[in-house]
Amino acid sequence: MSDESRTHTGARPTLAAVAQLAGVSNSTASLAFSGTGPVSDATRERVLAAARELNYAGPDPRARSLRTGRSGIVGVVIEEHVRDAFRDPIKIALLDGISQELAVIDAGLLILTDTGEAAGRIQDASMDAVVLIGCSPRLDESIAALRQRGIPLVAIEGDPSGDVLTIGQDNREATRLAAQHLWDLGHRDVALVTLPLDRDRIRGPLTPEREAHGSSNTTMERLAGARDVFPDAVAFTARGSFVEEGTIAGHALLDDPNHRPTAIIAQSDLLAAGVIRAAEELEIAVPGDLSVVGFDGVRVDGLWPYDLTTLVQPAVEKGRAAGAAIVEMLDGEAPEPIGFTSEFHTGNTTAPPSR
Amino acid sequence: MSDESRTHTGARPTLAAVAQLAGVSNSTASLAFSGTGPVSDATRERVLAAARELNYAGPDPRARSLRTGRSGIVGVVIEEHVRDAFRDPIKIALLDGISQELAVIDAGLLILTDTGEAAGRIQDASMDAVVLIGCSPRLDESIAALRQRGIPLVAIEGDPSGDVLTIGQDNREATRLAAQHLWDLGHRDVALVTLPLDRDRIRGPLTPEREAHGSSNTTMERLAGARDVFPDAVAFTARGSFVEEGTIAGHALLDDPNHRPTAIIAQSDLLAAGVIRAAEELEIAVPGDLSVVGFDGVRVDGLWPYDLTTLVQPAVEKGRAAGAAIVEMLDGEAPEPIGFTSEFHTGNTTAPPSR
DNA sequence: CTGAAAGCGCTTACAG
DNA sequence: CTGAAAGCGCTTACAG
Repeated sequence: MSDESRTHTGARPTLAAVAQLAGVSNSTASLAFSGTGPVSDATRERVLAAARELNYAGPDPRARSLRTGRSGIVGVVIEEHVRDAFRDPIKIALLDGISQELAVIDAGLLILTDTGEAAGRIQDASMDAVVLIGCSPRLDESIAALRQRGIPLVAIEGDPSGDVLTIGQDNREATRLAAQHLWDLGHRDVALVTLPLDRDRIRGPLTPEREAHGSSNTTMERLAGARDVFPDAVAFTARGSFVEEGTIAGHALLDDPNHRPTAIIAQSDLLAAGVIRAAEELEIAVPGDLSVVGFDGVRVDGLWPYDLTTLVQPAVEKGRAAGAAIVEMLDGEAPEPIGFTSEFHTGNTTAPPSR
Repeated sequence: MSDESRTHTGARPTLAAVAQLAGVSNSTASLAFSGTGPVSDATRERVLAAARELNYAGPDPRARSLRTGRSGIVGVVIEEHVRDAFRDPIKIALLDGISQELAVIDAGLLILTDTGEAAGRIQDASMDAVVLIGCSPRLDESIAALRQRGIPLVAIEGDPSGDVLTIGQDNREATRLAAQHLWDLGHRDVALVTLPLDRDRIRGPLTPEREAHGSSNTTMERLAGARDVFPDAVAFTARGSFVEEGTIAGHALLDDPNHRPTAIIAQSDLLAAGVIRAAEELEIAVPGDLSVVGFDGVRVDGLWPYDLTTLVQPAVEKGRAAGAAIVEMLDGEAPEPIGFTSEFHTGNTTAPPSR
C-alpha cells in the first residue's frame, strides 16, 4: 500500500486516487467525505484510511464549488482602501454584524475594494453573494457586472435600486432633527462638515458645483437633512471619517475669528471629535462658544469630558440585517428592504449660542 | 437573434451559449474574453456582441478557477472574532500591509476566523495561499489541513515551523530592552500586563501553571523578555489588546495601596493606555509614582499629554513582507523567513521610582 | 487566426 | 448500501 501511495507524490492526491486505493467508486468515496449519503461504517473507514495514506486533505474546494454552484464565500465591497475602511468604527461594526450572521451558514468574508483600479477582482472572484457598503450600486460599472451575474446583492445605505436589496438609514430625517435642535437653541449661523462626496474623496470647501455632483448616498442625505433647516450653511468636505480630517475641517471653518459659526454639524462622530480638537487649539469653548453635533454614536477615545451630542445609529444591527438578508436570499427567499432609525442623543456639546 | 437569446433566459448564460450565438467555437469565445490568444478583431467583436445579447457577464469564476487551479483569493486567518481583530490597530496595520502587496496580483482578501467552531470554513474555502496572523501553526488542526493541502502558508509571528514561512519580530529582545530601561531607572518592583495566552483568552492573574501552558508565541516571547530582567514579576493577563482590558488589569495590580509596583510593562500600547487610565482613576501619578511602558508604537487617541514609552514595531511593513512572500511563493519562488526589529521610544511615562 | 477534444476534480441523480 | 455515468463551465495544448 505504501508503494501505491508513493506513486502519487508530486501531484496533489485526488478523490479518485483515494477511491481507487480504497477499492470503492468515486461516488462512494465522495459520500464518505460529505457524510451526506448512506455509507457503511466499514467502507467509510476504508476510504478515510486511504485518504490518510495518500495525505489527502479532503475534496478540492474549487471543484466542489463548480459542481455545487456554491463557493461558501460572501464578498463585501468597500469603496476605500482597506486601511481607511478599518479605521472607521462604523464600517467595522457593519463588518462585525455581517460576519455574525454569515457564521450561521459558515461563509467566509471576502474583502474587496472598489477604488477604481482593482475592479477586476470584483468581477473575477467566486462569490455566492455580495454586500455593498457605501457604494452607489446605480453608478458603478463593476457592480453592474455583479448584477448581471445574478447573484444576491445587498447594499447598506446605497441608492435604492431595482435588483439590489437596500438596508437603509434615516440619514436625512435624523440630521434634520439634530439641525432643528440647534435651531431651537437659537443657532442661526451653522456650518457643516461632510463625509466624502464620491469615490474621489477630495477634501475642501463644498461648492455648489461639487454638491450638485455628489454621489455618496449617505453624505447627500445627511447634507439634505441639514439643509432642510439651514439651507445656506457653509460646508467643508473631509477626505474620510477620521479625527484628523475633522480637525482640518474645524480649522478651515473656525480659523478666521470674524467669520465663525456658532455651531457645527459634523456627519460623523470622528469628524465631530476633530472639530472639537480644532476648537480647543483655537481656545474656543465647547459648548460655550461653539456647539458641535456628530453622527454615529460611537465611542471616541479621548473625547472625555465631552459627551457628544449625536445621532446613535445601530451599526452592528445594520450589518446583521445585511447578513441575514444574504442568508435568506441564498435560501431562495426574497426579503424586504429594511430601514433603520437613529436615536438622538443629547450630550454636553450643544448649548445656546453666546452671541 | 433575439429569439435565440430568449431561449436562454432562466439559466445563466454560459460561454458555450455565447459561442454558439456568435457562430464560433468555445475556444475562440474563451480567447476573445481572456485576450490571451490571437483572435481577429471582427471575431472578437462578434463574440462580445453575442455576450451582450445574452447578458453574459463573463466567464464563471468557479469554472475558471477549477481549470486554472487559481482562485485569486488569499486567506487571512485570525484567531479572534472579527470585531475584536478589527479593534486592534496592529492587526489592521498588518491587514493593510498584506492588502497593499496583494493588490499587485489583484488578489482578494478572505477573512477567516479560527475561533474553534468555524474551522470548517478554513478547510473548505478555495484559496491560493494563506496568511496566519497570531495563530500557532504547530498546534492547530484546521491549519494542519491547510499544510496538507500544500498551498503557500505564511505566519506572522507564529512559531517557526517546517513548511510555514515565518515573518518574525524581536519580541523577546525588545521587551528585555524596555525592562532593562526600567531597571536602569532604579525600578525593582515591576508588574506585567500580558496579552492572551492562548485561544481561550481568559482574563486573570497569571499563575505559573497557566504560564507553563501558554501557546501564543507573541505573548510568551514578550513575557520571556520581561522575565529576563524581572524573573519574579507579578503578571495579569488581559482578554485582548483593548484599553478597557488595560484598565481592568491596572486596577487588579494597583488597587491595593500596600502592594503597588513602581512600574508596569504592558504588552501593547492599548493595554498601557488602560493602565494609565486606571492610575488616573486611583490618583497615582504617571510617571511620578508609576512608570508605564507599552509595545507597538500605535497612536492611542486621548492619551495626550502622555507620550508613551514603548517599542515601535513596523506593523505595516510586516504585513507587506507577508504579502510579498505570498506573491513570491505563488510565483514558485521560496522566500527566506524575515525578522523585524522594534525601535525603543523613550516617552514621558517612565521615570525613576519615587520610593 | 480558428476548431475539436480532453480534462480540471468533484457531486449527484439514477440504477441496482 | 454501492457503482457507472453524466456534467458543472471553463481553458489549454494540439492540429490545421
